[in-house]
Amino acid sequence: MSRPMPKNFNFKESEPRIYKWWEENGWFKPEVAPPDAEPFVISMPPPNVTGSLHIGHALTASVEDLMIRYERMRGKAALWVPGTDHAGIATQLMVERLLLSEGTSRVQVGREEFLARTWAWKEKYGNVISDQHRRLGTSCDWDRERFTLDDSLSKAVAEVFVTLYEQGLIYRGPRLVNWSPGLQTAVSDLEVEREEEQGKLYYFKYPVEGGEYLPVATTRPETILGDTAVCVHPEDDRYKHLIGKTAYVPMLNRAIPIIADDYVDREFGTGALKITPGHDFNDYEIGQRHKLPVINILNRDASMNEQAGLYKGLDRFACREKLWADMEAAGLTIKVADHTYIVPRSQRGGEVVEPLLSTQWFLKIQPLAEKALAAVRDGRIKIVPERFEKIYYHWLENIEDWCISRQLWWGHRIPAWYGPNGEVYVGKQPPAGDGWTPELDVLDTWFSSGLWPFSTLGWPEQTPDLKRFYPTSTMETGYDILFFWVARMIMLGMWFTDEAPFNTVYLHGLIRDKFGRKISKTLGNTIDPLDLIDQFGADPLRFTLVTGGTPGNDINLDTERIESNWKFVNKVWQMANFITSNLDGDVQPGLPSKADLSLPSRWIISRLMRLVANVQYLFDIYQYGEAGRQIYEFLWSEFADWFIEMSKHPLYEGDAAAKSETQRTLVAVLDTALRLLHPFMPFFTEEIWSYIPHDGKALILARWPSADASYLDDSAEAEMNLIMELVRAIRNVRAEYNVDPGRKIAAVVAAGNNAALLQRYSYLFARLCNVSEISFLAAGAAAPGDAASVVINDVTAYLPLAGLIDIKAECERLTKEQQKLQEQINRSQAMLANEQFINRAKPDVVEKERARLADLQASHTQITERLSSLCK
RNA sequence: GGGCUGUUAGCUCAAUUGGCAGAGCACACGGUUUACAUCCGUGGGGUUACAGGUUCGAGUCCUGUACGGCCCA
Repeated sequence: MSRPMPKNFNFKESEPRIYKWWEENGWFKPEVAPPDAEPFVISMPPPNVTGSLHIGHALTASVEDLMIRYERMRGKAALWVPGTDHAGIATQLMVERLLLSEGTSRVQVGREEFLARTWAWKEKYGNVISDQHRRLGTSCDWDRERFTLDDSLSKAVAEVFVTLYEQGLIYRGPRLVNWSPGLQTAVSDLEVEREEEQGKLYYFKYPVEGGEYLPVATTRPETILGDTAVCVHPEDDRYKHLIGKTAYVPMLNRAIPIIADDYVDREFGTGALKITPGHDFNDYEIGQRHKLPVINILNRDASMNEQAGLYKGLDRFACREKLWADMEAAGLTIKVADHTYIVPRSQRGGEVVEPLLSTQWFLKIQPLAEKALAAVRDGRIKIVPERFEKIYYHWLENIEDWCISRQLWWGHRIPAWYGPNGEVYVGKQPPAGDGWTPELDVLDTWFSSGLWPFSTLGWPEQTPDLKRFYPTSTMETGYDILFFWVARMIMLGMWFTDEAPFNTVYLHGLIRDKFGRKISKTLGNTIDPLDLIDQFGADPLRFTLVTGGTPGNDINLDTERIESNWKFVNKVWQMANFITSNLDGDVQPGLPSKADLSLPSRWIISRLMRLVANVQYLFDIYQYGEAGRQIYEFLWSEFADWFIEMSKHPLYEGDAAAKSETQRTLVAVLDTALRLLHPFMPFFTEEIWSYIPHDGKALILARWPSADASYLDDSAEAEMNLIMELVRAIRNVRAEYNVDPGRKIAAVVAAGNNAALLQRYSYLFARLCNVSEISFLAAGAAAPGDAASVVINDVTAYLPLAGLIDIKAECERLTKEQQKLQEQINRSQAMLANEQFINRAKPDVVEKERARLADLQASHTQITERLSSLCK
């Protein structure tokens, strides 16, 4: 006997309870599978340890949990490794903000105290995001949760750094880097965003020896102070004569050469280019070619240094104005024009990044990139959707050395020490002897997250987990971090483990608001997943995120869809409620044997098997969204709308055998559908499953369904289609004639070849379209006159609707029907008359078309007959 | 400048190797049928951005155009 179900799914009560139950039973652990089970492993992209769950995390978690639950149900040893990232810059900024609010600062409290405060912050807020993940239902193994600054992961970082250094792939030296004045650290190329902005182009005169002037244009006048040459095109007749002469830096009067290089674009500006190797990447290269000195005019905070002469101490933008004003006074300016140009801004702080000469640590990346390229090229790693492979290739083929040092405090310290005589020592342990000072810089956060798939499993130790679960299986993440993270994991994974860290990269899109706008706090269009969970539960949110789009494409999230899917949850709940309240005694789980099945059961099980096969196919090609939509359609539009309605007859009025067969079918279909749905919406499916007869402890551990082709039943589907079409047509007529929905009507049926079928299942019409009385028209007998008629194939049903039928209107209706049929027949006939179609289309397509035409023609004949007898 | 991607119903999105364009929401009409009004039934709504091409057949493949978006330089 099944327990009575509550009227509704109370997600607020159920979700935490079910989650706890799963977790306490250890069902999130790979050890629930037999020791010899094939592993399936996902490393969760580690969110920032102090962050909170946003809608993007929710998408990541929904897709990955779907993958993990699916593979777990398939019997694999499913391991989902959760964890968090120390997120150097982001976290440091947060704590700095905190200190600021206390009236102090990072520099004031000092490095040691600052780190202590940051750890305290991490302890306080580090669990927030994990707890939020739990609310989504993520079935990851929390016992294996990792943090990038954990001892064992830090060891991995040191191991990797030292090894790369010993291999000659890490070097330190002065180079032009992207400098973030706000954060006061170098950042990598990837952390700089370039955007077109409205600015000014400043035209001015460069004084040349002998009293001439060379007109030059720049977008950043303050860099004039760092110029070490002026450059013109070698074939520019305007300036040719100046090549080799000396120019004088405005306001500083520093002498610099006028050089020639065909890099110069004669069309841009004045056609003469000032060269500032210390503060421009292109100029730096030209400077190298011409052996120009490099002058650094900026301090770390982007104020001017002593090289700027009397402008020393001014902020770069203040300097720009003052210098320009002074030049104007000196008669050196020409004009200022509006100009659109590309401004490099810090991805994190948003301030303008300055190219700045500084000593940094770099990773020579090309050898690693080559291995990473090969892994994807030869198919050891597959990227889904495939188009991202090209993007991946292009990036890795043009990759430049990676600046891995950061002038931050929060992160992995670079394991290097400087000796008293300027020597550099790199090692896992500090060097012996006195007088060594440790490197102060830390590593780019992505350096440690690049090791994530193996560092979380214990590498470099050969731990049992590493042996069993590495390489991992699928890397699922957003395409926005393909370069930042995925490519680097592949490079470092290939280099250090000699294996692809995962065999599949599945990239999802970004979530945008319903208008397609990027989600941002300043726009005020943020979507808080926790709010949505509070409102609708985790299941509808998850289902919406997974079914709302297609792989690799952005999702414009309309939160109304979550409400719709919440209704779907309720709908399935009500189906279960109906089924469980119509069971009596013990119902054996599993499908009844075929011999015992009624037509509706044969039909719904056949449909179910097609669904299972489709879902399997779609999962195999990563089309989870479409799979989810199909399950939804099946449950609502076929199972609930038709089968459950039809089942009421055997349940309420049938004999014991019919009743039991129907009960078993209801339970079996629901059971299978719940299994299919579980990876999408784990909570309510688990809850429902506990109310229906089932074998096994929990749905989370239940076997993933496989399609049993022996239950596919074309004739049952064809027969049910006929019945359903008749029902629809009758409903249709009833609506058109405004027949009171409660009014029972009669039907006289000319059943053609389907007399036995319709006779046997006449009860369906009573239930589905309130036709309580069906009589069959003997062959050759006259049809009732004062009746509406519906025609499906060779079946005509006459509905005598005394007083409602206007013969003229009925004739018009039928004529319209007839015309429609004729159009379709013409179309179909044209198709079948086309020899090319017959010869070249697949045989089953042709066959289908022939059958369709036969049905259309049968309907047409029926209607024509009716018209001729009724409408003269 | 190069590459990628999108444009399908009023809105948000689907459409398994090419085979009669669908769903949710919104809209209109009708419903106290003992699972569900968080529901049921019926209906309206489309030149699949545009122009060509390939094909028996194109939303789907190819070329070009327009307008978005993203990535790289």
